[in-house]
Amino acid sequence: MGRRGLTRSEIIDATWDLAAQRGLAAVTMRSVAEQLDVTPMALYRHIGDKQGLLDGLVERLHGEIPIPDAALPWRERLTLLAGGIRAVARKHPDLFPLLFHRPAVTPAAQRPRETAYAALREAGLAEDDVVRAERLLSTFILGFAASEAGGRFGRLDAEAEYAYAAGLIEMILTK
Amino acid sequence: MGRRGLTRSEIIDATWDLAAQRGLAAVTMRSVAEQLDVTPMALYRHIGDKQGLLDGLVERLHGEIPIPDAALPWRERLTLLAGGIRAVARKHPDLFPLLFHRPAVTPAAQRPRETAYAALREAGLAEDDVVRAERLLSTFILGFAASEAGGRFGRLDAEAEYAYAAGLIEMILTK
DNA sequence: ACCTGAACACCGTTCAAGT
DNA sequence: ACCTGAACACCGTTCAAGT
Repeated sequence: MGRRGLTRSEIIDATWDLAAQRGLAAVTMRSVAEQLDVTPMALYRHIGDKQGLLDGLVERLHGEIPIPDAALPWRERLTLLAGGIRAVARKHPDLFPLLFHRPAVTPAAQRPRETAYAALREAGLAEDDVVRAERLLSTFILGFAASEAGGRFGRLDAEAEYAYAAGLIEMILTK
Repeated sequence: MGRRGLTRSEIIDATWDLAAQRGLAAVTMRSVAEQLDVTPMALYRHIGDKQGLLDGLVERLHGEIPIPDAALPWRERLTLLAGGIRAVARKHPDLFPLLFHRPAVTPAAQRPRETAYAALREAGLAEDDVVRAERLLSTFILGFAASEAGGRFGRLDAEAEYAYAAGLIEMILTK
């Protein structure tokens, strides 16, 4: 005990490790503080309250989404992006629903979005449609990934469903 | 105190009222028990554990979705169904994300789904496509409603986004 | 400015006991 | 069979105090 120089990013690091290893339920002010060898109250100055801890997790979650190589064809970039988001959902099923609870305006959230914008522009969409289509795609992918990771799909074949959806989206983008 | 003849549905009723009036955070074993004038431990025999309480809320949430008149044209039925789901999300923003966490296999979940099936059949889809399209639509609507109610869309115009999505879906269904 | 110690008002759940 | 009482092992957060 008695540490000094605690920083926000150090706290969020510890929070992320705890969540990744022992699940969201294991993330408490007390457990995070213990991991950092400080008292729970030491956290408040740096992260506000527990919601601040969760906001940090949302940032990290966005940062986990792999950004596909810009040299690849746009279709492949979109497919890889969607696949990456599903993979994040499967790896962090309990954290993933947090993405619905905050506007995706942080820098970490911007990178996947800009990647999608660029791909949709290359696909030939008008600038207005690019923004709308990105929201449609991200909403669908988020809903799909959350359904899959959360168990809403039950025992059914998510892969076949995903292929069907991808086919229709492909049709829209190349109409 | 000292009540007898406690039933599951009575417990879920009290849970729903509490959640609707004071939010999901106010739903605790203790607060539900207090509302029913029993001790918290009396609930366990009837609902299992706290997850059982939440499962009850998911049922009620499905039951809140208004079922459109079967005599209406299929397009209108789908539009009304989607609008009804969004309305439920807006009315119960904190409860709504619970829908992602359980397979939608309860009787209450079946009614909206059967309504969508019937409309999609009338739209002329093959039986296999009816099932897949329903999942696509429900996933999108759920993701959209959760984004809107949870705040992921931030200050942007959800209505314009919804209209854009509806237009594309319309295009798919009548391709 | 930054961290601690003690306290407050809560949680879900188990277990033995009562009727 | 059904409910209670007491207890256990936790929570987030406030507030005054220390350095």
